[in-house]
This record gives sequence, C-alpha cells and structure tokens, in this order.
Amino acid sequence: MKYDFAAIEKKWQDNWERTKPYAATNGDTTRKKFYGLIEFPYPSGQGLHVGHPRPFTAMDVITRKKRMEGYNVLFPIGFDAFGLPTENYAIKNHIHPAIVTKNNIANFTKQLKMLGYGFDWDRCVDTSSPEYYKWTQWIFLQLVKNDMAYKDTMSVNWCTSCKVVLANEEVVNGVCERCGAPVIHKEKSQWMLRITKYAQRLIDDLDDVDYIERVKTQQRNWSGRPTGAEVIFKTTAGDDLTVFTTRCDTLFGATYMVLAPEHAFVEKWKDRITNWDEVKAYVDASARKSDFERSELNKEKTGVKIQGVMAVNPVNGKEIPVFISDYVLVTYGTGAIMAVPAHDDRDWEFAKKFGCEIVEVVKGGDVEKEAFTLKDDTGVMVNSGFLNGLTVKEAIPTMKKWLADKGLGQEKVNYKLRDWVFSRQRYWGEPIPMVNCEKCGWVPLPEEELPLLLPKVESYEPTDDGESPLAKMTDWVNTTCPCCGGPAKRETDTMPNWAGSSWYYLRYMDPHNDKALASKEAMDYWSPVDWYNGGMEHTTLHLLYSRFWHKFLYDIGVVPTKEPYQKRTSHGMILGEGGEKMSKSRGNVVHPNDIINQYGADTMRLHIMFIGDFEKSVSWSNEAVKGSKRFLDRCWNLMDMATKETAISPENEAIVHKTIRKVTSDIDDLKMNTAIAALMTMVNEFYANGLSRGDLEQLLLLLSPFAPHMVEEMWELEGFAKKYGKMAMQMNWPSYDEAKTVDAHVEMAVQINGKLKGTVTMKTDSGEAAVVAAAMALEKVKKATEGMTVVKTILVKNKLVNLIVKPAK
RNA sequence: GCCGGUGUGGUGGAAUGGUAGACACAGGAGAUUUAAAAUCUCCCGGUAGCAAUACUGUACCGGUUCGAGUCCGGUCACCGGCACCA
Repeated sequence: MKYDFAAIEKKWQDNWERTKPYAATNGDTTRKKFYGLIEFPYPSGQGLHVGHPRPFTAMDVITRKKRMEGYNVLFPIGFDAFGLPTENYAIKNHIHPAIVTKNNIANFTKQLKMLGYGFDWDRCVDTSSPEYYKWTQWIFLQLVKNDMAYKDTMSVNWCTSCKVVLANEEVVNGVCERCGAPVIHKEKSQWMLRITKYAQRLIDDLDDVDYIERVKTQQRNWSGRPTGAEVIFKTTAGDDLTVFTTRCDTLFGATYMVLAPEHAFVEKWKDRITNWDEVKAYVDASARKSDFERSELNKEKTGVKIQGVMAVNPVNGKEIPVFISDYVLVTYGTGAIMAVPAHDDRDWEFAKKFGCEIVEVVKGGDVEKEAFTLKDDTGVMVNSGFLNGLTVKEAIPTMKKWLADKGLGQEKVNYKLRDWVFSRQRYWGEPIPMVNCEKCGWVPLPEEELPLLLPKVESYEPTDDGESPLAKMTDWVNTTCPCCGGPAKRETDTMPNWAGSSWYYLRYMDPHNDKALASKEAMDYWSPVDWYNGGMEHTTLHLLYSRFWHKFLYDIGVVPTKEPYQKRTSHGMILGEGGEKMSKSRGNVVHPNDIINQYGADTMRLHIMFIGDFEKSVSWSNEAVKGSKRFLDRCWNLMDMATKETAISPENEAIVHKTIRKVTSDIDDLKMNTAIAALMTMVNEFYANGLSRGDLEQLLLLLSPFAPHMVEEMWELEGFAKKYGKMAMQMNWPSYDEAKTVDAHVEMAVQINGKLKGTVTMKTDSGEAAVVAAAMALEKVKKATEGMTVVKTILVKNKLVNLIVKPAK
C-alpha cells in the first residue's frame, strides 16, 4: 500500500476538527497543567511563511509529548491583528481593514490547520475584535487610574513615511524599523506609559525566570543601569545646572560644559546670551536633523559656545565655558554634561576642535595625543586636589561623599530605558478611551462604556501634520465629558500594535469571559505560561512590554504571578538557499504550502525540525526535504515487514530502549534534530534486523509528535487503535528501562599513549584485566609495545583502554 | 567601542574531557527494471598506496591532561544586539 499523505492528512484533520482532542480543560486538578505558548502571528496578506512553522512545530511537538505524559495542556493560537501593513493595504486597495483582517485570518487558519497543529481552536483570539480590545482598553484605564499613563508634549521619533510616532524600540539605526524611512524628531503631545518605574524590577526579576541567557543579557543591556552621580554646577545666569556622570572622580578635569540643543536653559537664557542668533540657528538646524544624520553621518563634532553665561566647577571654583552641541542627548541623564576632554573620547574630539583646555587628572596616557580612557580603575589621580594619589576606584566614592556633604550632588542610577510612547496617529488600532474636556482636562471613559468601538471612516490615510484619520470624524470626536457633562473631544490617536500582544496569553486562559479579561480561577490555574518560545527580535519590544504590563497587573491585584512567562526560548531564522534572508525582493521566499502539496504536512513538520540546531539560523534547501520524506516512506513500509509478535523483539530491545531515552530527553532540551536522527537510526536497525509489531508500536508512539497524521493512520491500520480504543496521541509516552538500553557487547578503543591503535569487541562491563589482555593481543599493539614497558593503564568502562608505555631500561 | 554568539567534510549538521564526522543531502559503485523513476546494498575528510596501512585533520598560536572539537590564556574571522547613553 502506498503512503497517500494527501488523503491521510485530510482524513485526520477532519477527525480532529470533529473530536477536538486538543481541547484544554480549565480547573482540572487531577492532572498537572502545562501551558505552552508561541508568539501569535500577524495575519499578513502573504500568508504563512516558512519561518512560521519552525517555532510552531517545535512547541507542537513539546505539547504533544506533554499530553502523552499526562499533562492537561494549553496550546493556544490567535492573531495579532491590528497593525500598519493591513492599514496600508486598505489604503491602497480601498478595502476596510476589518475585511482585510478577516480574510487574512481565514487564510492563516486554513494554512495552520493544514500543518496539523494541536491548537485548541476554541480559544482563538483576535486582538482587533471589540470583545478582545475592550480589555486592552480596560488595562489602559487602569494604567491611567494608577498614574502609570500620562500625556506629555515631547520630542518624539517621527517616521517621515508612515507619518506616525515611533517608540524608541521601533527605531533602528535612525530609521523606521518597519519601512526604513528616516526618523526625525517632532514635538508632539503623546500618551506615555511609565515603564521606567519598573526598570529595576524588569532587570532584577530576570533572576527568577528560566530565559535563555542571550535574552536576559539583551534585556539587561537595553534597560541599562549605569551608577554614577548627579553633580550641580552653578552658573553666572543664576540657574544651577545639573549633570549626570559615571566618572565623578574626573571632576577636576571638567573644563567646559555642554547642553543638548533642546535643553530648557537655552531658551531660558535667551536674554543673557550675547550670540543668540548663532545659538538659535544651531538649535533649529539640530531639530531638523534626523537621528540618522545626527549619529551615523555626523562624525565631526559641531556646536556653538554660549556667550554671556559661564558655569563654575564646584571643586575648584573655576569659571568654565558652556556650549551647546547635538552630541549630547536631551533624552538621557539631565540633557547636559560636564566635559572631561582628557578622559573621554567625545569630549577630547570636541575640545580639540573648539580649543578648550585639556587637564589630565588620571596618570598614564598622553592627553595631548588622545583621551586616556581607562579599561580598569587602577589609574592614579593627579591635578585633583584632595583626590591626588588615590586610585580611580578609591576616588569615585571619595568624591561622591564630598559632593553629598557639600550638597553639590548625589549618587544616581540612570536607566537607559525610556518611558513608552504609546500613541499612534493611525486608524487600525485600539481607540484610546480618553476624552479631553475644556474644564476637566483629560478624563477616562467609565469602564461601563467599554469597548470604545473603532468607528468606520471614509479614508484611512493619516494627515501630513500628523493627525490620526479619526480626527476627521467630527461626529465621533465631539462628545460629552463623563465628568461634568460639558462638551469634550475624544482622543483620536490609537494604541500601538504592541498593546494587544502585551496580555494575550492571559486571554487564552479564559477567552470568552465578558466580565473580566480572564477569571481569577482561570488565571490561578494556568499562570504562569510554562514555556514561551519566540523570536529574538521581540526581546526588547513585545517581551519587555508584556513583562511590564504583567507586573503592573500584578501590582493592582489582577494577575497571580510576578512574571508572565516561566521559561523563554528562541528559535533561529530560516534563511534562503544561499544563506540570505528570505524576502519578497530577493524572490527566495519558501511557502510551506508548496512543500505540503509536494511532500505532505508530516514531511514539512519533520524536516523543519530536522534541519538543524533550533536556536541557530539555517538555510533552507528544497533538495534536502526529500530525505525527510524518504524516512517517512521507510517508516510506512515497515508495516509490510513487521512480524505478528506483539512484544518488543529481543534483537531490537537495546535500540528501542536507547531511542526512547534519547528522544525523551532531546525533546525536553529542544534538540529535535538529534531526536529525529535517533529515530532514523532505529529504523535503519529495523531494516537490518527485521522487527516485530511491538517494535513498530514503540516507533509510532515516539514518532507521533513529529508526524501525527501518518502515525494515526498506521496506528489504525495495524490494529492498535482498536486494541487500545485510543489514538496514538492519547497513549502514554513510552518509558524505557535503563538496564535494557545496554548492549551485550561493546566495541572499545585501544590507545597507546593516547593514540588510537585499534578496537576490540568486549563483553559489556568487562574488567581491566580482560580488556588489557584483549588489547595486547592486537597485532598493532604488539608491535607498538615491543621493547616497551607498560607503566600505566587507563580504563574507561565500555569505552576505551589507554596503555601508557615507556622504553624498557 | 561595549555585550552576546559562532568557527567541524562538497552541504545541513552530530559528538557528559574518552574511537571526530552520528543522522541526512549531494556524489560514486552495484542489485532490481525492457528502460527510467522508486526501492535495496555498499563507498564517501585530506595526502600517499592496488591494498593492508601510514601520516594528517575540528579557524590560528600556546597551555593543562594518560587523552582536547570540548577546559584555560591569547590571536583572527564571521553573525546578532546595543551605541555620541556621559
């Protein structure tokens, strides 16, 4: 009989659709629970990409094994449906984004079902449905109530092409992460979330979760946590100028100061600044520059000296000049720095260009040639008054204490993390449930009025001045104040696409609840997510954001755990045939559908797991898929070879037990490639030794997480389904007996002085005397030991014997 | 520059400090076939040799060890992330 994968896969998918073997049960205390999560896809118009099945299949394999091990498994799926590409598609084709989304979700659903994943489809969520975003809005209202959201006019990242504000995390090398257009700064009034309040906990609590190390490191680096000091400088304008520095030990070397062009003092000092025109021109020019121009292209330092205001170095009372320059960032620290040109590359470069004084305060370099920046903190202080003779390591606390005693400064931790810009001037997102009343200011909508539905508009295009398309809907915008009943206007910006995905794992626990985002019982039962796999690209975006929301929800008593995800792993990318990134423009995109049509879903699943180390990127090869198909054919053909015997055959006992052990531990360790290799080895042995029906039964159980359709068909054909009254996937995961994994004989290596000379076949667990005797009997060993004395033998049980020889005296 | 990671056959990749290259892809030889596909069996790091075999071999240099792809020190290359973050 031929392996007709198309018919078999359809048959079993229909069966699962009907019988729902993947349904998770809330509150089942008779079994341990396991919540496995994969990042839900954005339903793009292109459909499933070959990158999707890698993490999906891996978690499907893991959860299938967990079910067989007796766990109550929650393995859900949904769609992260709000987002710009859908909106852009709608603009271009004049179709409502909701319709585009619906069609795309239908297409994704069909494609995912073709892969035979064990999702609990009854829990499917769509972040763009009002039933869902009602609760996204509800969380936002809680953030507002707890002073975690605020509206602020500030300089924000503005994508010139998408015409939308971007969060810091969405700007990559000065360009828009999504479209690649340059990002400039714009003053805009924005909703902001105080993620910085959670910075310390977002760092500290990483110690309590089981994330792969590179994810932890990346999150720590992103949040940042340099410890330094804030130092106050008096100025001749009367204002105290505060700076942040990690090197307060070099304060005696601070010979000038620099303000960011956006620093508030620049405007404040307008009347005192004698070269105001020059200063103003520089400020305006900086504002027009994109981030990209400011950093990448702008190697040469620029700036203007502020005439008319001087600062005073608090340690020596010296008057020092003040500059403005865009190498100082307004968004970090206090937006101003003390410049120590002798010991900072940037300051040195600037000082050379503008003729500032360079004073050496740490011995060891030639500060006229280049800045002396220390790699360690053992340098000795000079020209530094009371610090002279101390090492840098000693000078830092000494100076901190001195500053604190004089009231001139204090220790300070400055996170790199910034508050989260939460407004988007876009249509296809969750409306922000706030109204602006002339009398009462910004007022949240009452919770009973949620969801605030996204109204239908004529045109989705954002305006050039940065207003959301919703701003044109005057009927919708004009409303009454929930507080005083007077006229008020709705917020017309929407939430970023990171909003819905920040809490979706909670909704899966209780997806149809209309009283709460999920019931307390459901959250108590399923929390936390036991294993979450997703892309590295989300480490400082989605993963960080959702941890933040979760911690907030924990603080207000909504969720039962401090952290949302107990374990986080990450998959490598699937690259095109030449090792290049897959992209439409390169024309090297592989669609799973094509592979499924040609070889079947089971081959697709098996191959994407076999292809290489799960954590590393790997090139896709259409040729190599054949090998996986060949393996399944070989498995299928075993049905003709198997004898009637229902027990595991004696000649295959060791290989079967060894393979069970290997596959079991490899799946837990996410080493699917070697698990499959072990299965292939076992099948090769079956071909060599012959096999019993009992041997085949074990193979089917081990293979079922990888190739569920074919296995169920064979399970039925071989009569196992009838015998046990269950599908293979409902059986217990096979167990092994350690004693039976041992072969009767082993091949051992024989080394002379650590060099391989040959092998001997020995009875398992042979003693040293027997092994040495066998080794000495080898022709090559005899030759090598001729005229030598064996001074030492090293025996590694069942592995090797190493004879250490010396010339005989 | 900082942080993290990776360097193994023609290719994807295996190897708790213990026989390097498992398992596959590609390639070669044979069987089967009228023929092809499919399938089955064998070979397959390099150099020398008909062969047995010998030497050599995990980016490079050194060290520890009876024994190193694996551990330690240094160098180089590539990939990912961050970055005028004071």
